[in-house]
Amino acid sequence: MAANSQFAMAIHILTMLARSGDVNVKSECIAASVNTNAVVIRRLLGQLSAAKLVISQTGAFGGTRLARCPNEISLCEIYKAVSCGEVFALHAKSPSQDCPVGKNIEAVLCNLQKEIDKSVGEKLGQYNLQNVIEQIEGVPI
Amino acid sequence: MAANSQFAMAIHILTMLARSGDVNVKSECIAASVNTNAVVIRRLLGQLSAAKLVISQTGAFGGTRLARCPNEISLCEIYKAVSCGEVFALHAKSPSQDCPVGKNIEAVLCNLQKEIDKSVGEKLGQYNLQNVIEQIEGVPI
DNA sequence: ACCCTCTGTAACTATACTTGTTACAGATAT
DNA sequence: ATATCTGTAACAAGTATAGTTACAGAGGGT
Repeated sequence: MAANSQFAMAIHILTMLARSGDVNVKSECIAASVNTNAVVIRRLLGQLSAAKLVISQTGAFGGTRLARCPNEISLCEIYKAVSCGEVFALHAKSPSQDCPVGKNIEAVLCNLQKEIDKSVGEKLGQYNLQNVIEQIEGVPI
Repeated sequence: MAANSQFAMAIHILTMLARSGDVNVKSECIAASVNTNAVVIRRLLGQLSAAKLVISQTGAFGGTRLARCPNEISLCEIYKAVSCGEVFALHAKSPSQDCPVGKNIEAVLCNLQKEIDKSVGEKLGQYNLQNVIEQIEGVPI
């Protein structure tokens, strides 16, 4: 279970919140749908809250609701909120500076990485939470 | 060191091979430039060889060389060859089938995943190994 | 004032993936 | 034959995600 599924879970969470409107949803309730532990959900909600995508209330009858309308929350924002990291990683150790390729490859790869990340961001920016809800509801239950 | 840097290493390796033309390059030589162990390089070369991007020779004076011209090897092919997996993962455990969202979210996420992967592939397909070499050589050493 | 409920968070464990390393069989040119 | 190099198995180490327990603190209801 090392593969990062936080983005997928975040979309799941936000979709549930969107369908509940202004009603606070409890982490236990989301956890049951996602099929995981409530603490895992609360950790993610913490990141989404920091990104101002959701609003949480502590105490009795507390819970979480969306901070904005579903059509004002792009998937790109969600992706950045849960910081899934880059599409590919650079070398952990620096390449040899004695080799012409090693000396210059990092800059090239770094630029490529930025370009790919930008491309992913733009693609995700084409969709918002409302689109996800429509797809969910479009499928007959 | 859990972040996957195989794609970055693969580009590094292939760039070195490209600059050596028809001369076989030893895994030890590449390992020195990448700053890692030769076995790590040979494992990657195995994947690149399976994808028919390189040709390896065993025995004395063996080594590896490119199977094609650098301008005929797109970065997309390299990415697929080292199978870095998807940009984001789905839930490890299936969501609850009793919840309308849980029941349908997987299909939605799966489509999204495919679309993002396609987008990354198209972006990477805009570049080939020759472009990387030009960038490397464009930088004064 | 007290209780009950829910979030936020720390701490620890389990699991899995990537990378590093050693070792050795097999191929091949000299 | 011998030296050299690849291919690959096997294992260790490091690290990230996810699961779990526990508890402090917030806040509405009685």
